[in-house]
Amino acid sequence: MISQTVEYALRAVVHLASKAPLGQTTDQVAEATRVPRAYLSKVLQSLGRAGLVHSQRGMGGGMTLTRPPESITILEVVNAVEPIQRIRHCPLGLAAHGAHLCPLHKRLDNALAMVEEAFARSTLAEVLAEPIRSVPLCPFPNTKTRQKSPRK
Amino acid sequence: MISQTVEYALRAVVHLASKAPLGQTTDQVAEATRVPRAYLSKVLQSLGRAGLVHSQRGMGGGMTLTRPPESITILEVVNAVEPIQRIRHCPLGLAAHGAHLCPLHKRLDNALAMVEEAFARSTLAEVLAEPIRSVPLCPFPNTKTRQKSPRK
DNA sequence: CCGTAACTGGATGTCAATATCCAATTTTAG
DNA sequence: CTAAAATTGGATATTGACATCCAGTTACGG
Repeated sequence: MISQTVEYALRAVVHLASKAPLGQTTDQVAEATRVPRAYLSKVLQSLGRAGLVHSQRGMGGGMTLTRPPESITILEVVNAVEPIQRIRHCPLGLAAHGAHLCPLHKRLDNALAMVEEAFARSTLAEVLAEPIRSVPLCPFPNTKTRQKSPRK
Repeated sequence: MISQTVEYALRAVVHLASKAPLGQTTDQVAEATRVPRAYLSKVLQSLGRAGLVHSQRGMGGGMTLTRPPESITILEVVNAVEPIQRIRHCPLGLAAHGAHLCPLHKRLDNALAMVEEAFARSTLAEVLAEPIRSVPLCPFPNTKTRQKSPRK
């Protein structure tokens, strides 16, 4: 549920949020988040298809969040790359159970619901705004960052 | 976190609990829980190594819980086959962070902690005792069950 | 002691998640 | 128009989760 891919996606959007409203190239994000760049590009594509990030090709292009960090939740990011699968009916596939979950799966689904809720309550802005002793993500200054204004 | 293997393990122990203190063969458990028998045997082996179930070879043998259902939690079963991996230090592996998690991973770990706690609070007995409209697991009568007293 | 019941462990197969690489495409700068 | 900067999409490993099969072992019942 917090797969490697989800971890990467979260690091990426947090980094983008920290630079917003400026953009970052995939390589810049990869360096700052320590995510393999080739794989990160796939993850960012997913986030793009989900409408969370916007990509701009060509020189001076890169990735930007489509919305302000205050309005993007952890849950949205998670669902964009690997939706949380709630348990909607008993996995045994018994018609007899109808819409009701058996006590076991009710408990499992409750756990998923709690996680979903917790993720829905956290925005990227909150993650960044927190009074920090340890910075989110990589503290290494992104020395090669060329701060450019987003286009289009 | 609730992988297929975990799902199988939970079904198996719930079934065993429902028959306790009687034993069930792997085939009986497989039939009742609709878990592929060959794979179930591996899962049960894990549960055996974790000390949750006891296996008895030979005619009249089978699997039994080693402890009463009141004392076995969902968390124990989960941890026996696929331990919940709490986030103990920032996955970026930055020494600068020391023991503290960054705000992002603090949130992720909190979610894991909530799940862990919820699982730790549920015992097999509770799952079975719940006033039920839908029975836990498969309602098909295990017609071929030979009710035998556990040995040794 | 022999046959059958049942678990154990190893070998193997399949598939999705993870990860890499590269050619094609878009876009800007000059 | 051309070169360089970037993303896109497809092809291709690699790995671990899931699953099956079978020979070997243990144990009971007669």
